[in-house]
Amino acid sequence: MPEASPNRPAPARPRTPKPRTRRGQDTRDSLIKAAEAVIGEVGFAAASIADITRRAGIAQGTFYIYFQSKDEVFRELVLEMGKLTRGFLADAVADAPDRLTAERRGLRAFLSFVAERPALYNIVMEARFVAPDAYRAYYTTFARGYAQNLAAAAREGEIRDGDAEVRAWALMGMAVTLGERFAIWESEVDPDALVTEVFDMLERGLKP
Amino acid sequence: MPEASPNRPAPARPRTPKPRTRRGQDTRDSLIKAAEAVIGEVGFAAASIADITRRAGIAQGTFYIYFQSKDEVFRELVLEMGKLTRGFLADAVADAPDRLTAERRGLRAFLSFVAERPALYNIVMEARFVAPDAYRAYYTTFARGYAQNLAAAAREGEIRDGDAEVRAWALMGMAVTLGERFAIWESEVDPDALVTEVFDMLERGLKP
DNA sequence: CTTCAATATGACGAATGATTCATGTTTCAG
DNA sequence: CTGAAACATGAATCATTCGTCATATTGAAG
Repeated sequence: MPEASPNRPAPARPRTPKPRTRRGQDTRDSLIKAAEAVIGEVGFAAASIADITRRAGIAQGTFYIYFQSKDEVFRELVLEMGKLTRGFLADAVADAPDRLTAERRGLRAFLSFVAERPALYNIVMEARFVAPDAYRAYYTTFARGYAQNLAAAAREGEIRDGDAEVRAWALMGMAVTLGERFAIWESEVDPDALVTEVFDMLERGLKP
Repeated sequence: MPEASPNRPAPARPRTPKPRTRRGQDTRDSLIKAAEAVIGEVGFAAASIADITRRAGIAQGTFYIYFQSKDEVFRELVLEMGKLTRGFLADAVADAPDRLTAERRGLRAFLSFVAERPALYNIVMEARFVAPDAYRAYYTTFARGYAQNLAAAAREGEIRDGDAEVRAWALMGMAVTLGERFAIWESEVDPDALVTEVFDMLERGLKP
């Protein structure tokens, strides 16, 4: 590894073309699914292409018909995770009467999501080291939407004024860590109680 | 990798003995320092023993006099990071008049620390994948102290009652993510303003 | 000034695992 | 039905790097 570039300058990805056949699409799907399982369980470094193709029930070489490298599947997975999470949260929050309720439901939904797909969650976390740009994009995209919602709510007078971006990152950070601690590690704490507790602090503050 | 064990059951570490000589201690120190720099910059996987020893100005084989494996230096680094951070924060918070002030100063200090030693911070984050037990120990130790402080403050009436453990993890999560976003990535936001903003939310709550 | 344990060296053995490739097989448009 | 494009195969390639070892060197106790 002569040049380990921390800031890879837009890898100029030529993009493996999409499958042109039903069969091809199916194979690709199997690979993605297997990759999620394997990489999510044992981590990127420990997951070999052989592991992935074996799990998918497919020959090794076939992998390279659909992805240029191990890196590329990984990125694909991060992208997918982004879409899934955003969709899931959007649904959970869709008909909330106000922003604070929406936030509460959002956190609750996030915890459920993490508990149900720990593998995908691990992949996003590991992206910080395997695909920093994808990782950043994931959180930045999230934060943007989050901040917009908070700003709008402040405008409506639903919450006090304040820096929406800072708040967005602070809230996201809470969610991420709480998810890891109470949804992935074993937890004695009931998720609903957890959310209630957190929002007591967030809504009313810590001051007596 | 036949068995990729997510839960390694206490690796039965025979422990490389400490150096018996001044020279040995110096060499070990060089290696630790080099390892922090290299691993922190390029990540665990990309960092080779050769990179580390080269940076330390020492022969490859010498590495194995002081560490049994790449994993072992890494663990050492996580441990060190834990001690450093706790010491730094303890100092920063030492003579705060009350808990809320202490929290504020703690966050501010944490942001400075991260900004000054991003490599160490990266290592702790990566520990989630390289040395899960060390990672967990790091955060659990932190959270315990944090929760005790919060519980005490609640008892004193300095803050409202509430689940100290949940609060501790929520606050830690905020700090971690804010550190990454505003202290490691480029930031337009002034750290002091950031802290003020966050504590406005934490102390008074979001409700209008 | 010996002597031996501690420390240092760097070339090398061995394993690993990503990626390629030459060779089939399947699909589907026409 | 047919042939070209897609797709599939898995053995072979190839670069990388961990960790070992046989061989020095150092330094301090006696």
